[in-house]
Amino acid sequence: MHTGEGSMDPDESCIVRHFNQYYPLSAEDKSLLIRLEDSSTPIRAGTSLWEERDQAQEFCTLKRGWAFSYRELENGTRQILDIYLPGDIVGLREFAFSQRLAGVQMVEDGEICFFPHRNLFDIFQRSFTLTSILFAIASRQQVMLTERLVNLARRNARQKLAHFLLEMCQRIKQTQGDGCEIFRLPLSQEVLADLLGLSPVHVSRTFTALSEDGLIFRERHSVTIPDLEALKHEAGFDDRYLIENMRPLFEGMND
Amino acid sequence: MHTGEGSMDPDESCIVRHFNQYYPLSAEDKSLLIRLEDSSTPIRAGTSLWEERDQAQEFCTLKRGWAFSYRELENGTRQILDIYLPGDIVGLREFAFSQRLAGVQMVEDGEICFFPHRNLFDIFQRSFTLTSILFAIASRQQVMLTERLVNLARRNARQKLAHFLLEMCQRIKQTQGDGCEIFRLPLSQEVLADLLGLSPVHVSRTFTALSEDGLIFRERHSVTIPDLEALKHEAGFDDRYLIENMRPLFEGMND
DNA sequence: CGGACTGTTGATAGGCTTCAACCGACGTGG
DNA sequence: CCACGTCGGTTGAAGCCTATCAACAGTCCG
Repeated sequence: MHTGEGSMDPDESCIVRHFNQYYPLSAEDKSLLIRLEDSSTPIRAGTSLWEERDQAQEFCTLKRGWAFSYRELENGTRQILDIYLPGDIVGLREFAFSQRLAGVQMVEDGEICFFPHRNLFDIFQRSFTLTSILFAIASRQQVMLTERLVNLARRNARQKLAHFLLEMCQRIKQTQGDGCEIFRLPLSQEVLADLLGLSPVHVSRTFTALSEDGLIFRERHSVTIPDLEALKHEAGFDDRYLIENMRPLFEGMND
Repeated sequence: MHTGEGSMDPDESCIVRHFNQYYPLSAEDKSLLIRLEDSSTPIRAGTSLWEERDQAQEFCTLKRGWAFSYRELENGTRQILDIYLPGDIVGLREFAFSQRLAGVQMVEDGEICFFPHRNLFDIFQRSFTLTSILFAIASRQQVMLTERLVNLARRNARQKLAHFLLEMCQRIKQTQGDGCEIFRLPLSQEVLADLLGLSPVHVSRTFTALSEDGLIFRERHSVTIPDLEALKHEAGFDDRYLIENMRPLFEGMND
């Protein structure tokens, strides 16, 4: 089933890298965290980590590959809630529930690590720093959700698509370091439609419209944004909610 | 500025009541929590607690009166993100940011208590139980946000309105104990429009349509739902995300 | 009683959906 | 290596839901 390599290099771990973005970790915190990423298992594109209404006793950490969470509605449509990238914790939102409220599915082949809920309680009890970071992560997730909510409720198709591409661009830049004028986007237009609350047909039309205006170019599974500022203007994109604009975690502590 | 009555009856405190819904609190936890609700100040309908882009160094607890948070968009529209009821913590979402990402405004006259961010760190360090509850609250807030996101993205006006009314009904039932066939709803149709991503005109039409079908009745500032199940069916309302369906907080701990 | 604000109703318009046909890329098997 | 089936994407036509504009009615409060 897998390869429990307990003595993995802390700097290799993408969850450690992820947390390190918020605050520099001590060696002890790193090893506490790495326990969450023990015993990873490979998983194929298109398969589900779990489905709505399944029992929920575990979280999951994404080591490799993209995934998304979704809800299916009574009217037959599907709403995609999040896109998960390597390093993300999947299922944090359901911490307080015993049932899955959303399904999660792999976009492409990848590798994941399950760990039980109680590991989070361990963290609360053992590491003040990790607890604070987890809270910051939850805080940021909420902020990103509200940004998407605004995007879905208030913008037209052009802006929705532009906004989403900019968000992905930023997230990829964060995890991979370099720029994002061109990046890989392994999502079908059907997935984009379910994510943006549009029909696949209209996603296609919107893509070509944006291309004709020179705001984006795409081929195969990659997108290039020739002029970031122009696209941000088009989308009404506001980067206040991004990680660069978060406050230093313990700023308010000693005053 | 106001009346710091430090020796307030713990059972009077609406924030204690709020937390108690998640897990029974020890006396020590109660007093830790009540410090968050010290020195409340009255505040009038229509005034802002803060606005977008203000510096964020404090949270706020709502003791009396309704409030809502909102974002204003470049295109002149406004999206309302949350409705806050007495007992709610306002601004939790911005824990990790130094700027306000949304404004907050009172719907009616009320009473609020500010407290600095560092009080949360105190809680992380001093009370494992309160930390876990805070995490459960954050978890639940996220789940409610995703529910609203789905509502905004995937449902028509009838369902949006019906769904919102059901959500408020449940929340009021939680905080006030008794049923919710009839409840007070001090929100104008303009506010509802900004909340549901509709125009005020269409909110009006949708209200009358639902009334004509006997699904809701309204007068002045109150709504009555004659047949809860019928309305739930109409809205595609699924109560898995409600507090009753959360898991016992420490269930996963000792196995 | 007057004025402001909130809600109602009608007419028109636009953005997006749906349906349907078609195209192209890709992978499989003969 | 080519034929073929499938899946993802494109394009056109028609229709629906909701927005917008505008006029009017009702309510509240000074």
